[in-house]
Parts: sequence; structure tokens; C-alpha cells
Amino acid sequence: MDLIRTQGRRITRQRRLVLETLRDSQEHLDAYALFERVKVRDSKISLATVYRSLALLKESGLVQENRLGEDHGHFEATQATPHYHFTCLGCGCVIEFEAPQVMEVVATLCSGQALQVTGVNLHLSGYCADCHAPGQDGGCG
Amino acid sequence: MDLIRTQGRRITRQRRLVLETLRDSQEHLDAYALFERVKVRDSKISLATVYRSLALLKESGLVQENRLGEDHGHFEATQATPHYHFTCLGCGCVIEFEAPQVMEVVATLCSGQALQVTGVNLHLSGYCADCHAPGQDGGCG
DNA sequence: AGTTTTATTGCGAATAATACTCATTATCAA
DNA sequence: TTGATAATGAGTATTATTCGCAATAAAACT
Repeated sequence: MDLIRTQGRRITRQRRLVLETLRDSQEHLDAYALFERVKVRDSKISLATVYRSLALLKESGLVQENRLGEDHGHFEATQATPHYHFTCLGCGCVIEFEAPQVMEVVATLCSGQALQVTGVNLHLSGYCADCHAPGQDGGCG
Repeated sequence: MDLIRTQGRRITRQRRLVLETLRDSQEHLDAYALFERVKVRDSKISLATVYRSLALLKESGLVQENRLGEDHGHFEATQATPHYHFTCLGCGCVIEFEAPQVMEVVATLCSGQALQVTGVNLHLSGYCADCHAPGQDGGCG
């Protein structure tokens, strides 16, 4: 969190609170849900501050935003090992999975095309084991 | 396009136009840019119809929506071989790349967790060869 | 070809997510 | 402790996308 304090930026109670709340909850909260949780501990905090804190924390790499097929972002504290998401179009459940091959793809691209990759977002959608696709009986693709 | 005509759905001039325009342009158009292009051929078409057509074409798999780091979607006609996107945070350019390993990851997940994957979205962000990251001199990650 | 049924359109208004404004407050350096 | 200024809170603005509804047009049926 200290690396925020570059370029004259300040560590505030609100920013600490946003990050802590995100770390405590192992879910994929959207901005409003996070706002409601944070408000329990700081009833005066505003939604705008939550958005601003998230933007800052994202910039510093402490937080990541995922687009899970909805029209708004979901946020989570950055973890040690990268992971990715699958969203069920039936029940809406989100399944996390690891896939080291993804970072290999990234590494190949980095060297091959001289790209510097700072963000990797893999999102799968489909139907989970409990939900069957309409008119199909399982399978892949 | 004929598979739209299920469930009493109709193939309309506007829908055909939206799909054709998207196929003709090899860029990643957002809804409004697409609207402007389509309007050249049908000056009466409305933005709402473009959105509705896109939603329908997405459902049928003829069109795909990509979130390229901005707060709105970009659309492209579905192609034979899947590809993915890298967005430069410096200049905003978008680089497409293929990566067969991604579909292998998907296949593994499908069999391992009994998931049925219908959509795969991999989006990388970072800095292209022309844009250097602030305070770093290249590298990966 | 003409008629009927009803999905689709065009328009403007509505909604939802996120960003901005600005007076006030709080963080940090000296 | 104090001063400079970054950040906040509250409300408003903006932007992307969807909705409601009367008018239109695609497909089915003569």
C-alpha cells in the first residue's frame, strides 16, 4: 500500500478501508456492493470515493477489475497467483480457475512482439454442470 | 444468418445491414461508430436498432463483443479462427493475436469440471513497442 | 397479389454505471 | 503545529445502453 505514496498521493482512511474490505471478502464485489460493505465501517463514505479509491488501487496494481459479462465491473484484491473466471449464463455463478498456460502465451507475445503486458484478463462464459445449454446436451464450445 | 429465423425471428434489412457493415470493416467498431457507418446506407436507421441487432447477432454467435478496457463495447463479426486482443495503455492501439493454447485451456476445463464454454475472451493490456511504460524500460509482467 | 399477424422499427424518454464540480476536510512535510 | 494541497462528500453531469409505444414491415396464409 505504501507505493501509493508516490507522486504526492496520500494514504487515507477511506482508501485503506476499501482495500481491506476487498481483501476480507473473497467474492467479486461490484462498486455498489463494496460501497455498502465499507459503509458499515464508515457510514459517511461516499460512492464517489469508492470509485476513486478503486481507480487508484487498480493503477497501483493492488486491485483488479473484472468484467464478468455484466454491464459493470467487479473488483478483487490482487492475489499472489493469477487466476481467471468462468461465468455461467444460466445461474450466474462465477468459477475461478488457474491456468499457467495463459502466462506462457503472454510471455511468448512479450518477446515476440516487444509488448509489455501489465494486465491479463481471461473470461469464459457458458453453462456450469448444473445448468444445461438450451437445446444441447453438454460438450465444449 | 438464416439461423436467426428461429423462434419466429425475422431477418430484416437493418439486421442484414449491421452484419454486413461489421464484416466489411476489419476494425473494432463500437456501437456508435457502427451506427454512423450503417447510416450511410440507411439514413433512417436508429441507434436503438443497432444495439438491438447487435444483441441478436451476438446471441446467434455471428457477432462478438469485446471489452477493450474502455467503458463501452466493441464489436466484430465472428471469424473462423478465434483471436484475442491486446490494448496499449499508451497510444490506445489494439493488436490482435492468435493463441491456440487458450482453447486447450478451455478444453481441459470443459472435461475436468463439466463446463460447457460458449464464449472465450482474453484481453491483455500494457504498452506496445512504441510506447514505454512510465518508469520502466521494457520487460514483461 | 392481397390480407393478416405480430415481430421489429424509430423516436424520445428512462436507466444505470461511472465521472466531475466545488466547497470543506484531512494528510503529510517542514 | 501549521501550511500547502490532495482527497472527500454530496450532488450533478455524462455516457452507454435499454425501454415504451405507436407506426411499419416481414412472413404466413389465402
